[in-house]
Amino acid sequence: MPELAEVEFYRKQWDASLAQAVARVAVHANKRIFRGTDVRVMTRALPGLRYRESFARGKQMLFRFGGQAWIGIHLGMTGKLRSEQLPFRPTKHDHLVITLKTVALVFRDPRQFGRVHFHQGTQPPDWWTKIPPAPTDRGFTQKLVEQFLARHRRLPIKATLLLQRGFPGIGNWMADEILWQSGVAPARKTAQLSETEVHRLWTTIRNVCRTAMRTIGRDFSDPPLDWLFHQRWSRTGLCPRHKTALNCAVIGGRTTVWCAKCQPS
DNA sequence: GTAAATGTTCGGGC
DNA sequence: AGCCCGAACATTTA
Repeated sequence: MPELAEVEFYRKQWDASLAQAVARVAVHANKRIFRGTDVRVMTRALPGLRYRESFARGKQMLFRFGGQAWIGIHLGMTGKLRSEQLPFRPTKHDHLVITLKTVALVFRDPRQFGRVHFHQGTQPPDWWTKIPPAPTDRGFTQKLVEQFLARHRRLPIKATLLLQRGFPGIGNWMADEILWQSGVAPARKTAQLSETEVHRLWTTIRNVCRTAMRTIGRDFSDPPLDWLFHQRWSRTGLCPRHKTALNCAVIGGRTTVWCAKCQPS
């Protein structure tokens, strides 16, 4: 389920054991989540290093071990992080298990759309440094949004919001929530939005992300009850404002839910 | 049995 | 080169 706030929640699941040293690393080495990673180098480098700190930017996470070993994790569609008491026996989808002194750090991902990176160096890896500002960052300015929208003029706004180069951390449910709260129909082309609508979009993006971080991101508690979030999962969901049936269609390749009254075409 | 799932990445067309 | 679309990836659940 991981978008911005869920990623933040999962990142913290490993932090209970900060400063403990790695005892051993167990992996399902041939799984897809390790594509592009030298698993052998990783499993040999980590033992003995202490788990030092973690970061999240958009949907990406970065974990530092010792002075110069880094694990990057993307949760894909079904990835989750958790800590388990020892002794811990991994099951089928627990593809990465880092055993520390008193706990095991576990990355589980049934569908394996997620990914594990391993990087060595005193500085974080390049792909991490180059992640653009997320909606919760100071650098996420209206001007930046305008420039990004201008590069995707013919794309439905729903599809544009899903592009991680412009909106790191926004995923399918957040995009629907943002569009509903902004009163913008998802199928409208980016270029068709008025200045007012772009401004409202920018404000709403920041509000939705901030609120999601304070609820889901903090302890996985529910976001406000009047959000579309609570209605969009079921086929019988209703618009929180009008109590009328929601529309549902594939837009930008993804299931999209909206209210025709709140979001006129 | 079939469809759909909170995500990226690739190849092809324009 | 940059933009846009659709298929592909792997597994579980409704």
